[in-house]
Amino acid sequence: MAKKKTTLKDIANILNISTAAVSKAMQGNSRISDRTKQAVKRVAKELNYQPNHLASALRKGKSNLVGVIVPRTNSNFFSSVIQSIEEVLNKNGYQIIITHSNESYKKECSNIDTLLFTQVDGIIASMANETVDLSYFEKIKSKGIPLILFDRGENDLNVDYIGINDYDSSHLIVEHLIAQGKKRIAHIGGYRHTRIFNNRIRGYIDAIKKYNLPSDKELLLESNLTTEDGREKMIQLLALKNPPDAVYVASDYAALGALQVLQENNISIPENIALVGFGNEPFTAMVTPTLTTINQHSDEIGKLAAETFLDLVEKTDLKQSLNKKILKAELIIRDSSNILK
Amino acid sequence: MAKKKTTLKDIANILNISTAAVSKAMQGNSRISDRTKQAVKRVAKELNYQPNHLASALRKGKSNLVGVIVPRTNSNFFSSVIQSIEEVLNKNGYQIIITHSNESYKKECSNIDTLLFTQVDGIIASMANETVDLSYFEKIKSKGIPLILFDRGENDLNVDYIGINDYDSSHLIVEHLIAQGKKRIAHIGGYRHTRIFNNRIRGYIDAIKKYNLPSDKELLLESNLTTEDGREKMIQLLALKNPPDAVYVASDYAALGALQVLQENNISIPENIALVGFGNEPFTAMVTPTLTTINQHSDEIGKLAAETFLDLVEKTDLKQSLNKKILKAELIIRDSSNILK
DNA sequence: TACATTTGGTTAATCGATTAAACAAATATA
DNA sequence: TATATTTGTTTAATCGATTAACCAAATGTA
Repeated sequence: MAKKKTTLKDIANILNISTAAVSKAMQGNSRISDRTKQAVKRVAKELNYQPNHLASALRKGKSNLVGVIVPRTNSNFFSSVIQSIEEVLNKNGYQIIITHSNESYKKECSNIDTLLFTQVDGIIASMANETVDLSYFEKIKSKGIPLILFDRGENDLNVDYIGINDYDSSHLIVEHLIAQGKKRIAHIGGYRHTRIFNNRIRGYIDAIKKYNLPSDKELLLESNLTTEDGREKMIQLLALKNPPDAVYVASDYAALGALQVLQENNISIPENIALVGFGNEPFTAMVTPTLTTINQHSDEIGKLAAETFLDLVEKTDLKQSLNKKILKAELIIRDSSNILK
Repeated sequence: MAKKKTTLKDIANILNISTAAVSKAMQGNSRISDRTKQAVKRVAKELNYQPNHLASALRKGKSNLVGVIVPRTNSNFFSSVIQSIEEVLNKNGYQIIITHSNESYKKECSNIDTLLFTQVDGIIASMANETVDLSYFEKIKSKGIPLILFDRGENDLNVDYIGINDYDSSHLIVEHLIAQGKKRIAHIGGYRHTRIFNNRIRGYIDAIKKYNLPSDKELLLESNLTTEDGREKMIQLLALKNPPDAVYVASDYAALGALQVLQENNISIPENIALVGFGNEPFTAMVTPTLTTINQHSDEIGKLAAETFLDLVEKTDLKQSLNKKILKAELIIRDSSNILK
């Protein structure tokens, strides 16, 4: 009972014309008569014809598929970026294939293999936390396949990149906390090998120094920034002889963990310790107290990433200049750091 | 500078053997000498050979790709299901392609087209809220492609299905609320045309009747169950002459909206109004008060869905019995409904 | 009328990997 | 020695759609 799929040949046989004619009719070729075109369309519909993508992609050397790699899908930032990538690409005849690395380097490599294997026309990716070795990304480029990175990118890799200004974001945050009267600001950051986290850390350090605040080593912690990491690091900060009066966390998820710990210890927020997250995940507006955070303009990032891809495949002229687009971030001040309201 | 991709032919030319020999060597065919095999592997590595999936899939009529359609990716339930599907399928040589319908029927249809177009070997899907017309899913079956539905499925459609017992879950919840002394229980549900929401509603109604509680029409509301919907419906419930003393919301996201409204109105939870969600999203353990909810066993659902797919493609014998697996749900009692603690 | 152009197709090669069938050489068997 | 089997490989067809090259008939042009 396994129905065989209809092919161009089936249609050709029924109409007693060549498969070439059918193929051209489908594409609206001007050398095919309207009568034939209509007949082809009618029969195609009757037989529920669906073009075999494998065959046409093989022949044309173009799949019209774009691969997207994200560290996680259950983050609003990434799913929002994906949505806007999809919107732009769909309009231009491309479909996207989403894969997620789950923050694992090994998984990321296997994702890249899957996508290359599927003969995607390009890859738009944000790197896993774990990723240090970039040779797998080089592999993409060495195949001549367009690669665009966003958010978690790398300076070293010579590819197009879309992100926000992480360094400046840290300045915004530190300055805001200082304006609230805070004097001992800690930072729960990501690992430095990831460019964005390194930039946030550099921004934090430079801002702290600029305003002559204490920059004790114990106030700067690195982690994977999961909610659990946020809990751990916050506990660590509370255990200090001289704990901070404000904590800037480089991810909303980790900030959530930190928030829980503060509440469990009955520490008043923001009076006793102010808290700032990063990413403007929806839950930051929902927790009590609402969480101050940074809006990363996910829609814009997705849109730009997709457009950059289209630029790359459209213009074949070799002297394409590298695109590094850095968006300005926006500080959203909420209750967790707003003393003066 | 666009590097041409290496093909079997390139390797064959270098070694002065036929492409057939190379192909067989790659597959470890016993009729190819070890010497040739080693030579092929060496050259393949040197040239950074990557098999052309389009070609082999076209020839073999099998892509080893499985499509997954979820309503949203930024829900922990769905991303967790995806992860466990992936785990099982990867082990068996399949890769998955994730698409999301964003709860839109139109998008869902286009996803199905994309996946069929990509020649996936099977589709595992959870339907969009909007979906009423099932003809598009019939299309999958009519192509002879295995289809497995999970969570949001349909009884009418004659396909394999994995889900939890929604009807019983409603009973668990209502009984728990009654045990807390609640007497006027409202339900913010999904639309009835979706089977799971219909089952939750039926369960709610039957349980209410069973214990002789008031079953006013105004206490039963249907919506899309977004956070915003939750807010709206909660406001509606509060505006009643005789508001409920407990609200059972068929989704954690909508429950979150309801929670916000209750807090904004300084209504004490659970004393004044108890609140129960559905899905055990991570944030339910993070909000204040923590939210009572239903654990849907996402890992198990994903695992079973993947295994069902493997069963379907493995055994070609026609008399495959239909698999409908219904898991028992678990009530997780937290602060939002726990008066007696 | 004679030649050029347009119209509406057809033929055959091609994309890259796979595989059934064929085949020559080496080895085993009787 | 004669025949059968095994080993290692090649030849050629195939998956389905696309497309360059070709061709015959119809129409246009001088």
